[in-house]
Amino acid sequence: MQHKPIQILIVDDHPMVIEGLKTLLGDDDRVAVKCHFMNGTDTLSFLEKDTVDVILLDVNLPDINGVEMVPKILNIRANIGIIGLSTYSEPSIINQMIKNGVKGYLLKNATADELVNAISHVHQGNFYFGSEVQKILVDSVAQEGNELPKLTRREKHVLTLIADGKTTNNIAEELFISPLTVETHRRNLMQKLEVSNAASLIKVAVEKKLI
Amino acid sequence: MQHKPIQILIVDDHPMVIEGLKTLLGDDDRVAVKCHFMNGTDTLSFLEKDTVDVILLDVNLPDINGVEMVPKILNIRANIGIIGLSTYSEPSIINQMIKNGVKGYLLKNATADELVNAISHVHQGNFYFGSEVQKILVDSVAQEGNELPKLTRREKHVLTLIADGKTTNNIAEELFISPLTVETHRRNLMQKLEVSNAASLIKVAVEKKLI
DNA sequence: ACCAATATACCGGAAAACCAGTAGAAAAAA
DNA sequence: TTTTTTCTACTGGTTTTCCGGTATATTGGT
Repeated sequence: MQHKPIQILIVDDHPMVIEGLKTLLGDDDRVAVKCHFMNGTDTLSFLEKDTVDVILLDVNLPDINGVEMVPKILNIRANIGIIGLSTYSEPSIINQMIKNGVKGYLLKNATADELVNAISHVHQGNFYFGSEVQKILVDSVAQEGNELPKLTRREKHVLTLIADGKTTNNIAEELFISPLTVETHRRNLMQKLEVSNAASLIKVAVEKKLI
Repeated sequence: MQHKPIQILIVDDHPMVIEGLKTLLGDDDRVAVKCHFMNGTDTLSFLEKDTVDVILLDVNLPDINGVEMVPKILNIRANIGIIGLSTYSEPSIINQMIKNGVKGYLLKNATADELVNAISHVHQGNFYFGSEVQKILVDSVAQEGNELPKLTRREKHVLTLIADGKTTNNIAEELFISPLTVETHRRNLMQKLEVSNAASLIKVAVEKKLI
């Protein structure tokens, strides 16, 4: 007996990707693209009334961030499987998506096979990640413990002012605090980020996306 | 009388984009997708033997950079119109693509209409840029004169060492030159990038992608 | 062979950053 | 309310950077 096809919802703001997905999935009768939306808001209001089995969710939507979309979707329909889609593989985004509850993640260079595989796995409640994505996951496990240190609000503020080329005295004036305090902040920053001067402080801050 | 359809070649490593483009262009009989390739090498060897009217060229190819592809293509077939395609709008890439000779540039959120418009404009020897891309062009004209200063090889090297947190003395030892020379380089760097300390030197260097 | 750009090197002085501690308020978390 | 974190501030000293110049090999291109 033939199963009922898996109902798919596509969320992506690129017409050519939507059409591509429809074409790639159209050949396979195990899946059926129910509809598509080009932004987050429409998607959520659709899900209030109707539902699907699996959502293919682009992370770069014009209105709502894909990362934020995931909990919103699961809040409405907890048993929908969500597969993240993006062009580039940014570790931080993929990690966040997974934390928020996606069941799969593919890059847009995925083939039709991978796509259908991912969908059926996710629909059965399993996980599925593309090979490049898996590599990233392994890397992030390997780097466990190398978490970025938490900076306080004040420290972040001081950090940005340092990046702007302000001197300790400038910053002190701007924040109405003692230069000595500013220096303490700077030293704490350097200690937390494990560097020994302002130049590399800025470099690692940029690398760790703290600026 | 009906014109002969414009022959299109698609170069993109994303199956779903290729299919999407084919679908979007398939409805319109003014254009005909002749074939597609998923990397630069295959594209170039095809063009040695055969030709098309317009190429839709993704900038992120697995083997050859899209920016480098443009002159290679035009070297083989000077009268092919090339339309750049990318997901995000990075000014530097778009500018380089235009310098290298693309006749059009679209983001991947382009609609079928825009796509066909671009193709027919370019085929007639005109330019066509998507609205977001035009915005970038305007911005880059507005910033004319703010071109990034050219750093010498040595300066770039010193710059990276500064970013690594090395002191003037460290760098001097590493390069077997006098600390005074290193300082001169640092000062020249700061002058060229118009900053007054090493911290913001690193920041603008990162911004301008010199690191 | 020549000119411009690059890489090299120096002096002296002022300013800022960096280091090793300590420590009291204020705010947030428990 | 107690405890912890954050923000604040200080002493005193060392190192490094930053600024104003100047100046000579070396190299690259024409």
